[in-house]
Amino acid sequence: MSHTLGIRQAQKQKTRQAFLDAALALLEDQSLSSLGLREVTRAVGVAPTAFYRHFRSTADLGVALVDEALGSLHPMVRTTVSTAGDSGERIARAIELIAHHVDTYPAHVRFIARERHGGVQPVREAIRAQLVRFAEEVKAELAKDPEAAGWSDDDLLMLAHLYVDQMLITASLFLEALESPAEERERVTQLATRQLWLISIGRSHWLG
Amino acid sequence: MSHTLGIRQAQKQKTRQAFLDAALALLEDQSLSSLGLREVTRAVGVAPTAFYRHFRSTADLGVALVDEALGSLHPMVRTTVSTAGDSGERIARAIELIAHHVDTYPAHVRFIARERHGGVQPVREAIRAQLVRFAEEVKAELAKDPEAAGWSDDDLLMLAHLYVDQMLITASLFLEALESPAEERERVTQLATRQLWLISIGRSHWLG
DNA sequence: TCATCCAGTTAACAACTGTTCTCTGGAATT
DNA sequence: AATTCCAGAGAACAGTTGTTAACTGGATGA
Repeated sequence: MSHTLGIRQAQKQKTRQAFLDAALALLEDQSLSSLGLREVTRAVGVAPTAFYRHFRSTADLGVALVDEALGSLHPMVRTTVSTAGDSGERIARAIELIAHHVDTYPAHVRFIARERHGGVQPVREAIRAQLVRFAEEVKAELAKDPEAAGWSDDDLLMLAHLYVDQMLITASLFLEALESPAEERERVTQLATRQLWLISIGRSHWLG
Repeated sequence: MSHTLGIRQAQKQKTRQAFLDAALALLEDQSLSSLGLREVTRAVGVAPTAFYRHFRSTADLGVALVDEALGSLHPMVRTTVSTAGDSGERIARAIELIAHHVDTYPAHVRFIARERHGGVQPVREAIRAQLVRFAEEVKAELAKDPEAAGWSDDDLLMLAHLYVDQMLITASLFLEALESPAEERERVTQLATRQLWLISIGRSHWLG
């Protein structure tokens, strides 16, 4: 199924990736709606007009960044939710995974948090669509759990959205604490753990 | 204590308010980091240089907008949390209040949601500071409740932050559904109600 | 009444923006 | 070997941006 790309296609993808990387770096201290096309090409070291060979606009680039940041995250979420163990272990493992992901891809996380409610509509919609997918996947995993017996589909999806939002809030907190001392990062871990713990208590007493 | 402003000061405040209003309108479909100084003065109908009589920069204007959007909200939050009645009534009343606030000040809510993680650091910090205040106030109200007996300060603050974040999530959902049919708005109400309900269940079983 | 103050104006600046059209040189196809 | 293709370059466009300096004229306070 895999086909070795020609020299031409390979070089094009390389340049395209350079655009994505440069944009992500530039977006560390500004929003997508203020990101200029020339600004990006300058950072890549390429002529302004080359931009159009890859994207229609910076909004288009933004949508591509959403796919890069969230597209490859679905397997991780599925396995995280479906991990075995008691509630405490699962919560600790989930938060650990979030913290690690923020450490590894801080710029991606920042981009998603920033543009989720940002000024560029197509990007907002792309993020929303991905988060809806996450919620549906989490719901599917939750449904497998024996604890979900007696739960309606609506309630499962409600809980799934709560988890997804909480995941984003936690990621955002870890991001803010990226340059902070270990003590502060530990504080965030404790906070997120107890919040998830409280939700899990609410979950186990939902019926009756 | 109140002193009638001179004609001069009164006119200045009027212009200043015109800047805030115009900026808020322009920020409906862009982020603060892309808001131009000239863009705002053009909307107000005033010379570009007049801007500097009121603000150092658009970031400065943004901080002023944070105060306008959140500064006057504290009394409302306090009374909402401390309202009498059983859990169900309090939750319904809180969500009703949020929905009404989003209807009344949609631009303010959009601004806060957008710039909370936006590209302008001073504005992010101003919002964060206000949200911390909200959490502390909610915590103080929660502490009065007999249900809070046996809770540590840390746990109360943890719960307060959970409530504040949930409030923002709900407000953002209502905002997205502003132009939607009543059916969709009802869906949001149902979702937010059950999420708050689950949290309140977790709260009541937190100890033991 | 007269001098001071100051919100807003006017003009000008270099620097920047997105987009168009034309061109080039090497890869891809025949 | 000859032809087509196409990622990127180059130049030019009309508009825009933030910031400066020097100004005007009505409100203010002595």
